[in-house]
Amino acid sequence: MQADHVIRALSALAQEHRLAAFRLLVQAGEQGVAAGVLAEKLDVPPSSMSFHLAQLANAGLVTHRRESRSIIYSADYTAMNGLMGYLTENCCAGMSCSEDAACLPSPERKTA
Amino acid sequence: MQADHVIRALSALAQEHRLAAFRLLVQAGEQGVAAGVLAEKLDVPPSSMSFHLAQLANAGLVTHRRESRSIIYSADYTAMNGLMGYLTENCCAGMSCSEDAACLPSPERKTA
DNA sequence: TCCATATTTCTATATTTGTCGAATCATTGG
DNA sequence: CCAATGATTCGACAAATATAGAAATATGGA
Repeated sequence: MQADHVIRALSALAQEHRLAAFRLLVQAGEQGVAAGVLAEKLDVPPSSMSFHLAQLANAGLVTHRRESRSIIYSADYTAMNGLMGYLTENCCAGMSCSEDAACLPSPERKTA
Repeated sequence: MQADHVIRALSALAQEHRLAAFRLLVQAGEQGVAAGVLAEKLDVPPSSMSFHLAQLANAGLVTHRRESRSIIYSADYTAMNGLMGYLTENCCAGMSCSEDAACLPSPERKTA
């Protein structure tokens, strides 16, 4: 992951509503959350939510799929891992989180 | 570390020059780097560099001390750890970097 | 004290970002 | 095909951010 991409990811997360949305998506796991649900939960008008989700998508942090009338967003754990990797490698003093430590795609979890 | 603070930290890093500066500061370790040196290395006018360093300082990611005529900036590893901690806990799927994994303050290193 | 160096603050300006209603597009059910 | 639902795009505007020269503020040396 290169600096340019990292900056987009950081910018994407550096905003109240987007950080909150991303957190919800991470909690939701693979199944994801519909745009409208996010808008409602975060108390943000649909058009604004759409704007923010587009930014997250542009940064590669989320993916989306249509499901009937809804568009379901889900967190992209690989991208998040990439970001974390960059930060630990470049913005921490050398070592830290080991190779195998990573953002896991909520594998067998079903709680949230 | 709470969301509000996290957002300021992310915003601080979400900028080309600031990310680059922070990386240099992390590499430099405890001894830090003078504002002017950063400005020169990044090819940014002093006033602009000052602006960016103020943002990093405001986000708590760097500290500064005067040393003769220079003002030396250094990365605050504790703050960076806090940020990483928040991200792993809230933006990754549950577990990942274990408790002991962290951004170390370049302990006995002297290379850079 | 006077000058040079190192930085910051001030000021103005250009650019980017966030907001949100209205209009538009896609999908489903009747 | 038409209406209803869920979401995005458009457009206008407000607010925050980035840039950088000029002026102001420390510090150290002659």
